Amino acid sequence: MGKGLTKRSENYSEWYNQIVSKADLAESSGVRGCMVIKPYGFAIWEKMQAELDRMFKETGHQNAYFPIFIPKSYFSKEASHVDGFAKECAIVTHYRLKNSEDGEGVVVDPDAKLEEELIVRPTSETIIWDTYRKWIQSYRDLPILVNQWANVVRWEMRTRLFLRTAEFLWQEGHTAHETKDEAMAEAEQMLHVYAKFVENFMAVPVLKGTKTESERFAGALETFCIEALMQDGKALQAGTSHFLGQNFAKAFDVKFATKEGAQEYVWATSWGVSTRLMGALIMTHSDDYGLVLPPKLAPIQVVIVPIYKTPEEFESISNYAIVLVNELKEKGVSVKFDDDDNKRAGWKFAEYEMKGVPIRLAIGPKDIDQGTVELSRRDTPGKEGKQQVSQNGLADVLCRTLDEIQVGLYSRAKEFRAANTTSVDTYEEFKQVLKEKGGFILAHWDGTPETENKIKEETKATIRCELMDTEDEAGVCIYSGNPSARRVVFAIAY
RNA sequence: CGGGGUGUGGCCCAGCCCGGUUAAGGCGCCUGCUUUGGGAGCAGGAGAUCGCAGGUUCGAAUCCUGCCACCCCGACCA
Repeated sequence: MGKGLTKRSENYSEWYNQIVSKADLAESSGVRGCMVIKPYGFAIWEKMQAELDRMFKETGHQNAYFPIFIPKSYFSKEASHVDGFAKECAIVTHYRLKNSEDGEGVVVDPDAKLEEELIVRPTSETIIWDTYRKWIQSYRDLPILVNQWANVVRWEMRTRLFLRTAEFLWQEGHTAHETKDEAMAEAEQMLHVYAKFVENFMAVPVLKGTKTESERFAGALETFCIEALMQDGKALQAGTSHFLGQNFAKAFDVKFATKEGAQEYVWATSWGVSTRLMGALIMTHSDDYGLVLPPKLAPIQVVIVPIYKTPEEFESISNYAIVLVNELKEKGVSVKFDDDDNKRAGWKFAEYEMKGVPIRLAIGPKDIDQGTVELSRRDTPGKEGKQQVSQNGLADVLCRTLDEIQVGLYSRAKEFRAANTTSVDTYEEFKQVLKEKGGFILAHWDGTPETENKIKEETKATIRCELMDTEDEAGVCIYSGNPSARRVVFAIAY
């Protein structure tokens, strides 16, 4: 057991907080609701960024950067957008400080009031569409496929590291298209990109679906989402992609000349994933010993811990370790030989377990004599995950093992999800499963916001999505008894 | 924004009710020696204007008032 780590079964949210802290991922800062992402945590985020960025470019997108400040007047141009974000905005009202009267510090200079207040972006649709108006005149200017990596601010009342912070890092793609179909296809494409990334790199299985009207992004006509299931049976929205129709084009008067010379409004999408993915990563794989990382996102994939008494022993271990390190680096494996003499082996074992390093090699004098190493897999803690392996062909064995771990974590998570997905046909059954088991619940719904709301009020469960790849199945709504064409996914969500 | 809780060396915290020597202990840190196949042991050492600002008092970590921050529980959300 990780020393001092609360067990998941005892207090799941405490366990989560401790992992974030003890694995050195992030900490809360002096600023309310804002976190410091520490180097080890940021290294994981950078790996996510690198792969996502590659996938965006592969699908034809380019990066750009728009201002963090948005004039209040821009913000108010799209009505439903304002409704969605107004309650959680940080606002810049002044541009200067001055020494306070009592000389004990600085105060806001009341003479330096801004003519127009600036909103710290909670998302960038408005500033971007104000810009796109200038970029777009003709169908020849379309499509515009732009992404930006940025920070955004949403003034949340209650925050949790990575899952909900007042400031967070994300990427937001904003595209402009000639036709509705093209924009819709883009929104769907990016959802598939997200799903592929989250499943292949994070080893987190996701459901792909569409949001109901009440869960939709403020200003969108259709919101696609990927939903993951955490180990405590709660759902986590891991990414969204929106078909914005012509709402923003109309609000910002973005028209283009068609081939025929007519003026038409542009069709839009936006899509984003955030540092919240870190929360999904932690809560999907980690165990009571600490963080568990899929190899593709692990800053350190293999750590080598020497065990020795004498300088001679250390030297012979070190000689071998250095050769192995180089061999692994050539194969693209990120490896660390921990030759720190100030920490004992046992301490290091626990530390790298807490940090989720996928493979640990321990090498002692006995191994040197026998031509072996002790290989421990983080995905199977304890003795079962340990084996003596030969130094012959070790680098290849390690590469193969990393792949196995990557695939294994995904299968395990998928099995967990399957075991925690339940179909129900009555409201009684629904409430019982929700209370005793949690997880995803597939149930018939009559399609009305009224029913959705009643269920939410009575059980706290929300409709996570209507699945994209699902077959129609006639039934009756568990709440109203009215006809339903297909099941939707309910869960308690983060 | 409502309800509850907590602020004391880098971290965890005792002390606070009932004011009064040098603010105790553990982790970590520094030095030395001994250790080393699952978070080492011993000895010595450094490190604190007790969240901030007022007030009461001969005297405040302790009592009073105000403020700030953080955590937990609710309403809102990626």
